[in-house]
Amino acid sequence: MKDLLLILKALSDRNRLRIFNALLRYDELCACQITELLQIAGATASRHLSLMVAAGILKSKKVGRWVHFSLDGPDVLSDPVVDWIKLKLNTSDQIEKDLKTLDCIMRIPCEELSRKQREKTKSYTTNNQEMIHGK
Amino acid sequence: MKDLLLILKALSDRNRLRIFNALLRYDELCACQITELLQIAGATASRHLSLMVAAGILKSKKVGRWVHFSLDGPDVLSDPVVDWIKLKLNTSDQIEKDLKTLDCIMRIPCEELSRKQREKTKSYTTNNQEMIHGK
DNA sequence: AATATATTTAGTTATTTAGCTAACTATAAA
DNA sequence: TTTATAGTTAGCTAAATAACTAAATATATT
Repeated sequence: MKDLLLILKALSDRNRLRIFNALLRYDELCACQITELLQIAGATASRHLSLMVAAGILKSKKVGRWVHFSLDGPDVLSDPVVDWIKLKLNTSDQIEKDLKTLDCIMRIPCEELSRKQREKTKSYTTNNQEMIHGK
Repeated sequence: MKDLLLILKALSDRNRLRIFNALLRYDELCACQITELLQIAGATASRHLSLMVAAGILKSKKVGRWVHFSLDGPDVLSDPVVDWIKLKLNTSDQIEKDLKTLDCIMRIPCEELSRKQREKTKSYTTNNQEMIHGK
């Protein structure tokens, strides 16, 4: 029951279902792409992803300085269960919108996505540091 | 996505999985039997049950002064999904123990279960009222 | 070697939710 | 028709969790 609870809890969150759906479309995505799709802090995306990995729904691999995530094998979610989720996700506006957004995101290199995300979260102190360093 | 989230959240709780499992074994149970199995306050059991009904996982019908709950049709949880849940529940000690407990509970009439539950939650004021009424 | 940077972890806060008791509703029995 | 009772709803508290920023870690570039 404990494992099942882990799996169900890993799926019963809006943002984590959006991650799941994204990985049904593109079978490998890096953390920065997920972060861009969800428009949340990178740290928050990372926490969602690690929850899903812990439940066995996703697997991750390090590729240089990036981490790539993908759906894990059928031991945890059998194919019929995945099909059922797909079916239930079908009618959602958000899911449909996400797929379009994803198509755009995939055309942008990760370096650029990450830079964009870094800029966004720049704080006063960070800007200040840059001034101190004369940039 | 909203419906799917309702369904997944309705399932991702330990006590609600225990309810689900109980209704796989005995396809109709009344609220007092569920309350007895989970050993929680009747009001809490009622809240769990109504969440599951709202998600479409269970249906309920009023039978005199009792309410009977059962699994709802396959529109919400398809048969393969139910099978998958069964499979994942299989290895749990709690689930195994529950099935034995249930067998005992089913031999006790609802009137007796309810009386037992009423006795348990008697408060000081209630006892006091009884004294006032001279019982 | 030193610096930059993608992701994770730590620490905090706000929201959600599971549990309780008490009050309420609807049915049954006296 | 009054009283008892099964279940639900309301109102509360404590625990779990999603979000954030800042600090830490690990890899790549200069």
